[in-house]
Amino acid sequence: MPDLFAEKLLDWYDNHGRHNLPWHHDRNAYRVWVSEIMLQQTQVATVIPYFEAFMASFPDVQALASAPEDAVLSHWSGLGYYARARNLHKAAKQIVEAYDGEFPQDQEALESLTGIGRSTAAAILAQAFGKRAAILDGNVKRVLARYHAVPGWPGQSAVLKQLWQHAETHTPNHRVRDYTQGIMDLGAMVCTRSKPKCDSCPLNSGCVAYAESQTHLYPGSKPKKQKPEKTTWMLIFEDTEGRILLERRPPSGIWGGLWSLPELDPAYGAEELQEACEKELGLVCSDPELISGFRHTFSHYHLHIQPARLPVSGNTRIADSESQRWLHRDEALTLGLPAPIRSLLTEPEQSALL
DNA sequence: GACGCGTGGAA
DNA sequence: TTTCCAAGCGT
Repeated sequence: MPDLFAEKLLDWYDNHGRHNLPWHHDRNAYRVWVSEIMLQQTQVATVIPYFEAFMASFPDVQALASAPEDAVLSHWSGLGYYARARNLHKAAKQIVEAYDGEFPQDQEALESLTGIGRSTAAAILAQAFGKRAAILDGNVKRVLARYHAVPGWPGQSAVLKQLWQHAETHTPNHRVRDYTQGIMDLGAMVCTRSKPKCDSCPLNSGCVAYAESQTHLYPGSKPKKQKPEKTTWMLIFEDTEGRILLERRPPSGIWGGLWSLPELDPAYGAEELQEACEKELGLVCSDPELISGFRHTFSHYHLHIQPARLPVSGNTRIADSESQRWLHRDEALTLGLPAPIRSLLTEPEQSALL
């Protein structure tokens, strides 16, 4: 007996799905891979311009593997989750060295590459090679949780396991590429988080949540937690030539590997800033000019950023190095910068949210 | 298994 | 304004 789920979905995809996304053109494993990494936890509309620019600079896996990491991070600036860029670059080197530049075509080998997990490996297999492989991204989770009325939050492993089971069961043996794209499109366009368009859904006749008018209950919501508040000084040191001091952040943690402004312990008061800069950083500054602080919200905490501009008259310790550089503003903006730092440098007056 | 990791859009 | 969460993965 044919799986009507897949057949109905494929028919819908032919008529209503998305067939013209940038990574659908000149489709190959490299383009599919880069798009899948960029699309992790990131919406399609956000990704498109980044994908185009990335492909123009790194058209194939060899170009990416031989590029400096800074260039890769610079292309990721503003996209977030920067470990994705570092892992992508690392995996490109692995593919060139271990696989002679040819992508492996089995699930296990793909998952051994940095940054490729179960769902991304499956997406590459299906999209690039037409092989049968089940995916389970946020869209598919929502479709399946509603269709089968799977209770609970998908962050719980028991719930996730059930959803994977359903995903495997529904994945057809033919037209896997279209099916995979189709079920994601359905989740993005019809089975949306709020106000799903059930009337025009090809799967509504078999959908349990729809039959019970309970689509809003699926998937179960994440338990909410209080976000902690953190505070930091962000220092804009400016020398007599108009150059600014940038520091490379450690490879792990927030904004890992990106360039940012030097920070100082928030325990220092504004009046202690000048002295602290000389003591801790070896920079002789005149009075700090306090810029309006603002609160930046991350996934797990709020960060109160207190910017201060400090004209530097003497420099006793810091010189350009691997992790510290004096740059003019326009040069700084070519580096891989976190979005809030980029806007702080381009429009400091508009960062005044508080 | 729980947590850390960014940003922007939608409600 | 705040919260949620979007083509997840590594530790």
